Amino acid sequence: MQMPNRSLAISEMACADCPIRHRAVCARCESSELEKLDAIKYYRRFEAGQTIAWAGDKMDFVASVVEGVASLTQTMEDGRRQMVGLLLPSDFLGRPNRESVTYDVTAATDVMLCCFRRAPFQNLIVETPHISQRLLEMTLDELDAAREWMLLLGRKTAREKIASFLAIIARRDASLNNADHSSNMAFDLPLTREAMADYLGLTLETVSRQMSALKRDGVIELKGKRHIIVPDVEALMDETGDDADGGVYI
Amino acid sequence: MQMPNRSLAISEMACADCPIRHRAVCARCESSELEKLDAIKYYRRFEAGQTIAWAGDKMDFVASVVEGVASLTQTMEDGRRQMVGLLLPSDFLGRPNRESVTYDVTAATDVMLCCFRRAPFQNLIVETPHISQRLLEMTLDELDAAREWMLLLGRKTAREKIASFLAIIARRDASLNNADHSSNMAFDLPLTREAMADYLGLTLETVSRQMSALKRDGVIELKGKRHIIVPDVEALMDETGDDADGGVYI
DNA sequence: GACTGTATTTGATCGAGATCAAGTTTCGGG
DNA sequence: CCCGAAACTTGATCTCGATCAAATACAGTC
Repeated sequence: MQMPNRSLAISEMACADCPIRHRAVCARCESSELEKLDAIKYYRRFEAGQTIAWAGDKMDFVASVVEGVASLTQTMEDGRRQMVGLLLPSDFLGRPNRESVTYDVTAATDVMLCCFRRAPFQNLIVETPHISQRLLEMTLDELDAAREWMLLLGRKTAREKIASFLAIIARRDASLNNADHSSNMAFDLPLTREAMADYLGLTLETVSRQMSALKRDGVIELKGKRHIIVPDVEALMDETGDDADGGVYI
Repeated sequence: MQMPNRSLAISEMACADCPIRHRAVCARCESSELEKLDAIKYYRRFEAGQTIAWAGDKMDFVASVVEGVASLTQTMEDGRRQMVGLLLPSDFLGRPNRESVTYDVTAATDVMLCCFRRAPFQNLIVETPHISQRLLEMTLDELDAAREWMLLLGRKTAREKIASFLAIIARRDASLNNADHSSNMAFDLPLTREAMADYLGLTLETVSRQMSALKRDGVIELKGKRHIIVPDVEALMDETGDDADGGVYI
């Protein structure tokens, strides 16, 4: 328990002070609309590794990710696993008008959720165009991301998959901290090698080998196992297999 | 030009007579709302193999697929291709509030689109909750489908991929023709072996080999290259790798 | 009904990534 | 400081699907 005060602070936070105020499902809300959301919201913290919900569970809330990273994972009968969603701060969790969860939801790092009770949230969607419009926009963005991900899973080599993943994390990280990512940059990996393998449709051994190869080739540097330094962002981008302009959006 | 009359008939069709009236983006509209849609709609036909739009093109309409099958495909610089969307009748094409197309859109079979001019359609979304709510629902369904697809691409074997694809087409086909799919069923493949390969993240040779293998093993029968007979739907489902209850929805 | 181009099947071989199997690093707790 | 468990790396080998290469089926056309 290193930061009880911070945790307490967040659980009493006003929407106006929220770090994801202008990116999450509430982004377009006016103050009167925020008040309605405020009335049905509560914060909830999960520790790294903890399961937030199992596929098939009823979940009586939907939520925005405030801090940390959560994953959506599908598991086949024989244990093969594929991650199908990676939720970063401001991303939305849960499907309105569907009680039960379709995928296993896991906290990849410590996670803080801003939860909305399901029933009143569904009413708000109907009443509040600013919420439903934003939700549509976010869902369309997620669909675009899913389609980039499909290209990665279906056609990229292991090396390209790793480089693409690092580029995605680097980009999201930079946009959260609005750092400039002109040439070099650094960030922490939010996933274990195993979770990266589940994301990329690889085995953890292959992930490890390709990370080592990128390091050997000077594309990345490692401080510890999780901290990545990218000395030349261009060089990383060249490894992703995407065309020069990225092809992907933030 | 085998059916000019039919084509003409459709291009003058009233929404009330439309085969996708109760499944498409207009599903929840009342008659007054349909009139507004009717005022901005026009039908457009594309032949099998024709490109509807190239990635990067401006597209001045969005549309519902009325008949036929269209695909969304991404291509890498070196020519590797991955299908990322397969649009069947009632599916929606185009992203509101985005002028340009993100993926190559191709008619896999002869396709009839019900097109809506972009600008007035965007206004309708804002004014007409029945449209935007339906659009959100359809987008969420597509996201679910994309996530099933990601599991397929990332973790399934070639044989499981083929069986899963056949099951998806069979299911959609049955739900369109509301046929019972209790035990046996039959349908036409809407894709070439090459397009199936692009869908499944395989080569066309592997697709062909696995089709032959499923035929040899009695899981499917072939009449010509494209007509599939499934003597035992259970047996096909067993080959998909999904759990008994399907795991997927319609 | 032979001719041409496209779609498909089948065969032979290769290689990227999986699998099996040890090591090594890291880190919290005694 | 040592221990044990988890996370990660590295090595050896195998396998499924890719690749290279023909052969075959088929639809439209003259």
